Amino acid sequence: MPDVATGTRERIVERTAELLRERGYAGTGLKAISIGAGAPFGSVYHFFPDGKEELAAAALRHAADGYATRVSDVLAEAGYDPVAATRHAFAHAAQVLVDTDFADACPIATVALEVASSNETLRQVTAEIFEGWLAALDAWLGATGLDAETARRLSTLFLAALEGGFLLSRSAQDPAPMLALGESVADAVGSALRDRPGSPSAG
Amino acid sequence: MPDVATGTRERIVERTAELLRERGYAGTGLKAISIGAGAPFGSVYHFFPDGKEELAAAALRHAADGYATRVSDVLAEAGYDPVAATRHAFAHAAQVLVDTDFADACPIATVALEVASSNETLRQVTAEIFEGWLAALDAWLGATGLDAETARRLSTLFLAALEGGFLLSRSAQDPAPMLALGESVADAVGSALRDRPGSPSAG
DNA sequence: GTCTATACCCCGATAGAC
DNA sequence: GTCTATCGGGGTATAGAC
Repeated sequence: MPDVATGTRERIVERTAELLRERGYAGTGLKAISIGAGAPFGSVYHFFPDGKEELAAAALRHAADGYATRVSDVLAEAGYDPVAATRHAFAHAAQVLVDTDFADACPIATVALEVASSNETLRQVTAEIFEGWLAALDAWLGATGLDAETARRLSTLFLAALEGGFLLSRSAQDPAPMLALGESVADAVGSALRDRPGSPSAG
Repeated sequence: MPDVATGTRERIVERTAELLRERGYAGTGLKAISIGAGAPFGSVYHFFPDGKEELAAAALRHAADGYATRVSDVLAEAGYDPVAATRHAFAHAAQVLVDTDFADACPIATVALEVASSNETLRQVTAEIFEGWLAALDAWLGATGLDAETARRLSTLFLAALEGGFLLSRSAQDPAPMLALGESVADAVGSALRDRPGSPSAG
């Protein structure tokens, strides 16, 4: 039964994801979550008996799925040219930042840095999410005929640049870093495609 | 010079920087700081009357200066070839991560993401720090004859990739992303140097 | 299952003895 | 200047009424 009328659990998860993205793990309280979700405090422990860590894990995975879909859609919008799609994706991310006062960025990164050295459970959750995103980018790039190793190198550059762009653009409140990174990553993608075996060579 | 006679203030600042790097702003308590610094709790407010925010700002600036020096030294180690120096810097960062169980990364990024949408004072501090780093990279790249615009584009790529590399490598507990990024950024630097006006052209 | 009240702890901050 | 005690508030987590 698709919950068009969103259930309490879903509201809690989505509000948690939002707060984690903007304030991080330590900065997000369960009381703020329940209030923001319009749910009684006890509902948090009803749906997530293991408490904050379990809820955060669910919220991170939920947000990661949504974000992957979003990026995938944006990449598809630009058609079949990976260079143009890359530029488009970074430009889109920059525009979303501007439109949301630099709040709507990666839903995982803040928490990932926070927990990397202090919470093994959540660290593994963030690692699985990033690996899932990289694998999706691998597949997208692999469809153009790039070998797996090159695809992974470009996927890593794509994701790291996007994350670094969120960091620099949010901190400076300026979309310029994200836009510049789009150019650089698009160049790298184009360069790799030109170096493909069987590709028309310039040399 | 061993820190036999380091002052209380300095110990507090350095311990704060370390905790901010590993646990973030909300996750770092003043009590943990004073205990870790071997200083009485009251000393924190003696040296930083405006409390946690003032102390964090001082710690971030202190750590940023130290980190800039470290990166500058690593870049210089590799001699005058910016491509080799770039690869060396990323490889060095990867090695430091491995040697410290993925704890010793950027001292600013975790806090920068945490406060970007929730603490305007500290957001500005992180913005000034990143801009200072970018300006230093601009100068380093500009010495090779690159124009200012290209230099800034590469500086942004260098810093964003380094930050993205810290994120991905710490989360995965794997130096591979950071190493792969070193290759990609070195390629971009090399490509820009070949495109310089007056540079021997391949076409 | 929904919701309230509360236990217990740590937070940032302050007062004041020494 | 150093250090301790404590305040008010928020944190997570739990007990139990309904």
